[in-house]
Amino acid sequence: MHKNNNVLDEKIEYLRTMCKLKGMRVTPQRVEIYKHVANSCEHPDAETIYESVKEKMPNVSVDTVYRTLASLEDMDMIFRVDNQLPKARFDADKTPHHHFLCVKCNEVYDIFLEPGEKVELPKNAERFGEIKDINVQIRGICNKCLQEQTNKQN
Amino acid sequence: MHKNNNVLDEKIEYLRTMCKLKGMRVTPQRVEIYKHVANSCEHPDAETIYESVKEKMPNVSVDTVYRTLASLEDMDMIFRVDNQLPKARFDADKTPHHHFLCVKCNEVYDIFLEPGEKVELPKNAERFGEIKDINVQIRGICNKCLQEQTNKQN
DNA sequence: TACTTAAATAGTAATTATTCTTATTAAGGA
DNA sequence: TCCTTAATAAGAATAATTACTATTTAAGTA
Repeated sequence: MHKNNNVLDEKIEYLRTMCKLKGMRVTPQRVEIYKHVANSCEHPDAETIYESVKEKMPNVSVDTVYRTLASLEDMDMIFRVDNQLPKARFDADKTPHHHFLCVKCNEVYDIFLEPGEKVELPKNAERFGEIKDINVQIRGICNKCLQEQTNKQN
Repeated sequence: MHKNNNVLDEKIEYLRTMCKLKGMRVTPQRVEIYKHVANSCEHPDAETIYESVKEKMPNVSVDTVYRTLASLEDMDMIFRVDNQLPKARFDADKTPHHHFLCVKCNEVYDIFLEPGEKVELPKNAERFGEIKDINVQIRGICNKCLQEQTNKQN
């Protein structure tokens, strides 16, 4: 599930560039936290990121994780995945894509568009203001959970 | 912004029917809480609903509001509006529609589809499991906030 | 390279939304 | 009207996130 190191290095270079652009310091905490989100396909929550970062940086504080995630979000480097759960989850993938949320296990799956496919805005959407982004969430029961249901019945 | 009383009465009748169907009691608290959500276009949060219900029922407890909202959600009578804010917001409108969320003032606007218009599922969506519902959130800056920005500049 | 300074951090306390606990009340069937 | 048990009020508890403050450190400058 991990992206190869070249891609990751590029992403960190991007973080450095963006930080400099915004007059923000490139701290090892920021690098480590961003690295974790950028390298994960699991749409991790703050706690998961904190636990993971703590392995390399035992003194990192929860506050730093939350603060950094907020900064990265401000810089448009990561995004919050809409979910109806108490824990916010994050995504560093800027390729336009949607999400399938399993209502049973809460797993989030990326839905990438086929080549040529594009998201259609409802015609009335523009009437309300200036659109920044569109977000499609599909809720349902994922294959893994459906399988488990079937297994229990037999 | 309030729906007329006939529509509201119908909705409450619907609540009675659904409660009976599910073997649940029709308590005045439930009626009042549902009435507030069904009668509002503002996608209120639990606290707002609590404050409003308290005017008629001063002894109602927060817990009852949360519990009732959860029951109504279980019955598919109300829905949670995806937002990236700490407070959950609710919607009793079952007509298929989307939402425009203002990132400045956090107002939620309903986007109804034009006749004949329909939501298009991404082709890959079905690959992940059984779809229950699709939810389109459009984030941006609403006209009111855009106007205020312009006013400040002059 | 060392010095300086403000931005960022660690550690911890505080806050906010929501949920749980328990004794009490009341809906609705008999 | 009575009985049963689901639902409630009140307040305590929890979970996620944010705020506070003393300390550290990134990075610009001499």
